[in-house]
Amino acid sequence: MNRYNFKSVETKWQNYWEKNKSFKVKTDPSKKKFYCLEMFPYPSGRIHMGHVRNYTIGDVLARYKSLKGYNVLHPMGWDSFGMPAENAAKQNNLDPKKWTETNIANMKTQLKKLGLSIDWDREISTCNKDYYKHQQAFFLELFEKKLVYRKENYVNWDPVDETVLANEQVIDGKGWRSGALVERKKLNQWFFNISKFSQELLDGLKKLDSWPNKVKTMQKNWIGKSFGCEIDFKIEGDLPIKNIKCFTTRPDTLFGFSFLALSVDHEVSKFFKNNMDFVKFKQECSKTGTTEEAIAVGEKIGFKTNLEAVNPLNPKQRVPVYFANFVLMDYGFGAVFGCPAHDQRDFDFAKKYDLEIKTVVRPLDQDDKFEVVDEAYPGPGILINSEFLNGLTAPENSILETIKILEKKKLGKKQINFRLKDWGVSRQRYWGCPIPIAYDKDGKAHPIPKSMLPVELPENIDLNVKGNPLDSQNDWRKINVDGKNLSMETDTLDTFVCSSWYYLRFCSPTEGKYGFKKADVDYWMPVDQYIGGVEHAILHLLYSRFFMQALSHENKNFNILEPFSGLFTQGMVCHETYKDSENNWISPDEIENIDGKKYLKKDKSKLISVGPSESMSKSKKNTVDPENIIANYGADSARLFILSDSPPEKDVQWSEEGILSSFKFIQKLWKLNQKVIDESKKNHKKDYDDEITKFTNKYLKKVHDNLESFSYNKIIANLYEMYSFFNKQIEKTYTKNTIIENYQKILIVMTPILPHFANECLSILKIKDFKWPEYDVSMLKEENVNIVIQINGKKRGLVQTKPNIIEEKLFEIIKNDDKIMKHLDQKNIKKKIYIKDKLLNIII
RNA sequence: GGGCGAAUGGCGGAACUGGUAGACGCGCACGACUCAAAAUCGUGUUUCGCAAGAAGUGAGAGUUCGAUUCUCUCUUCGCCCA
Repeated sequence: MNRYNFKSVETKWQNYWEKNKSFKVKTDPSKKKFYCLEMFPYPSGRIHMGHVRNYTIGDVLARYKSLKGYNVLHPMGWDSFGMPAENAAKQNNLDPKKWTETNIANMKTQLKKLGLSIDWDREISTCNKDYYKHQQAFFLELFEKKLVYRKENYVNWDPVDETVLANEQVIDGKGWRSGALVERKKLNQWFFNISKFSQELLDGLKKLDSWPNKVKTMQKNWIGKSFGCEIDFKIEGDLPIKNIKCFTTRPDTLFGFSFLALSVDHEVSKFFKNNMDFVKFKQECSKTGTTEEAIAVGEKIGFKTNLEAVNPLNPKQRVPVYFANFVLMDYGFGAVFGCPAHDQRDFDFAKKYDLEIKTVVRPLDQDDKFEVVDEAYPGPGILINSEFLNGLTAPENSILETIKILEKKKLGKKQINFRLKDWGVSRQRYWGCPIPIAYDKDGKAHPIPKSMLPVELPENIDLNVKGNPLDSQNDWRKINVDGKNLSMETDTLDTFVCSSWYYLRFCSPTEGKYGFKKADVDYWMPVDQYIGGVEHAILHLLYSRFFMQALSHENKNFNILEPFSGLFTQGMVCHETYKDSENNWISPDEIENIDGKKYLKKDKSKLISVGPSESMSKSKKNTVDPENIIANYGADSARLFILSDSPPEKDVQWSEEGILSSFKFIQKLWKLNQKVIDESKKNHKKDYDDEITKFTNKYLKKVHDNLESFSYNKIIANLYEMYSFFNKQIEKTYTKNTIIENYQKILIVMTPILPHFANECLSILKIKDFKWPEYDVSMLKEENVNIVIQINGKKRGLVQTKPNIIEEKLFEIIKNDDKIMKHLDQKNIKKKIYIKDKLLNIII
């Protein structure tokens, strides 16, 4: 018996699929469609295990749906703009375009070796001008709809990468890529007006039934709708300011008001620009950074003005006005009222500057003498010390009542506030999509006419300059629009813009006039199943949802509000970590396993200490190269193992033992295949094997159910069960028809998991043009049922009978069972609970 | 600090809407084949106990005839936001 040669079989099928364009699809409204999309990769040069997992999960689904008769769109492309290319090009004196193209070619070869059912004719790359040309057109479309605008704004400036970062790209006050401390800087930036759709994006979440709740919650929190009140505070003092507006979610705590805090960028600050103490204070504040996190963690500091604010509900009360570092200009109006007793931040501030702390809410289990002492009490309760508000239930009722009173007195009004900010899309970088805008001498922005698109990136330019390399491209910057000499915008678009609409492009990848064809998009969209990492739960997914809202806005021809009807977020791939005696990380490749202990390969005397399994990362050297795995064990083994050990949504632990056992299992399946072929040639006496048919039908149901619920790990368990059963059953007698009939169904449902192996076996059996085999419900019925006998809820026995047995008859059977009767022991039976065909519980 | 989630053998994980806990795999042990090893095949494997049996799903309570599953409190861990 020959061994299964995965190398020749996998190459054979990959060539076959490529030659026959087996996965090429067309828009065809007569067929039901299924759009299966995995998040496209950044072309870093090599695929990693995370890709293997992501694309294997998607491929299983795509192949399954295809067998089920769907017209399946399963495309692949490259998120190919972005800083790694620019940085790599800088370091190695290369052209980012060439670097990217080489990487794409390498990764494409690697991905093909996984045996993915991808329509490669639809391949797209976002750095290709045929792609970004349409993106520029979309930008102009949004510009016309006034959904794009330019404003001067404080930004998070990464001094190492010399670029602007979005709030979400700032982690622990540092740039997400460079790790440099982020500074505050004022710059002119282009913005997408995502906040215009805050409510729509929030409402849309409710309809996304097939999204993980976790992701929906994260987006909901990110959008951050809060309900509150705009209050106009009267100001007294020797400056020409009469009022300051502020937003609060807790107007009901107004009687606990003890200071008003302003952002250092608040317009009142203009009166202090010559005050050296204030300038110093402002500088101090800028060190804290702009992130909400930095503000929450950092010390709360303030600068006292000579102004006083009047409490609108208690006009006798005057409180000091401060500038404070914890107030952000872009939240509310850059002003908050401080109520120290019921907000920890205000509490800390009040303690520091010795301000009054007046308790105005008591917890439900406390009386009116309750007083805030050591920390603020932000929880629910009853209002106290608040004159006419006393007794109201906080927060809901008291907030509503207070707003009513303030509105009546014309001191404030109800307001909805969103945390979601507009999306800054300008990046001071070369390797990105040029913004199709040019400026005249006065700095006025003019859109580039659509007929002049694309605005192409200049090639072969010097990247080793400070700041944005495009700034020094004087020839490129000169542009003549309608006879006017203008100067090109040199900022490029955030790469998240590229990935916000790529799924539309896959529908019409070669369309020249517009980003997509209406007929294609009408047919394929929305994406039925989107699969990717949970790390994109907020940014990419929210931006994509916004992009659909923006394109649909005031558009008769396009009305897709949600791009992804189904979302699945897969877990990470982890691996044990290793260290040598000097505490250096050691890669799994450098380790040899001797007698169950792990040693350094180079020096076998050196024992390696094994650390916990963590997500694969280069810094911990616990990565495994998919290319080596495929070369040593084959793509089917890699696919089998990556699916087998954990549910797809959870982290999976990669291990040598695991991949080896998957490899061995395929060899076993191959032997089984040989046995089936041999057996089928013989003549057997028995003409029908009921057991094998029943098993197969049950198996088909399990696999079907598990495929539908993304329980891919259980499909592998089912596969192992199938192997043991068939391997035993084959020793018995049956006709060749029964086994072949059932076995070929098994092979067909195996093709999504092990496409090369299963297709090879099917072709040996000369089976072509197969469909997904449906199970026969009548074959699922059991002839006998096992009924659990419990006494006082404890299992005491098991009775096998025909289904639908009545309780009395069952009890008769039990009477002959000594083991069970022993426990009854002549005692009085108080009660019997009988669940038909399942369980009898006898209470004594 | 807030939100969400998780906790089941030595390990990864099963258990449909409350009804036989531990499927399947890894690891381990023993056996077969072999001069031997690898590979392969077979058997066993929650714990305690010779056994009968008892205990057992992070801890503690509750609901129930019956709880891994539902409710509450707590602990630990993870992720996200701060």
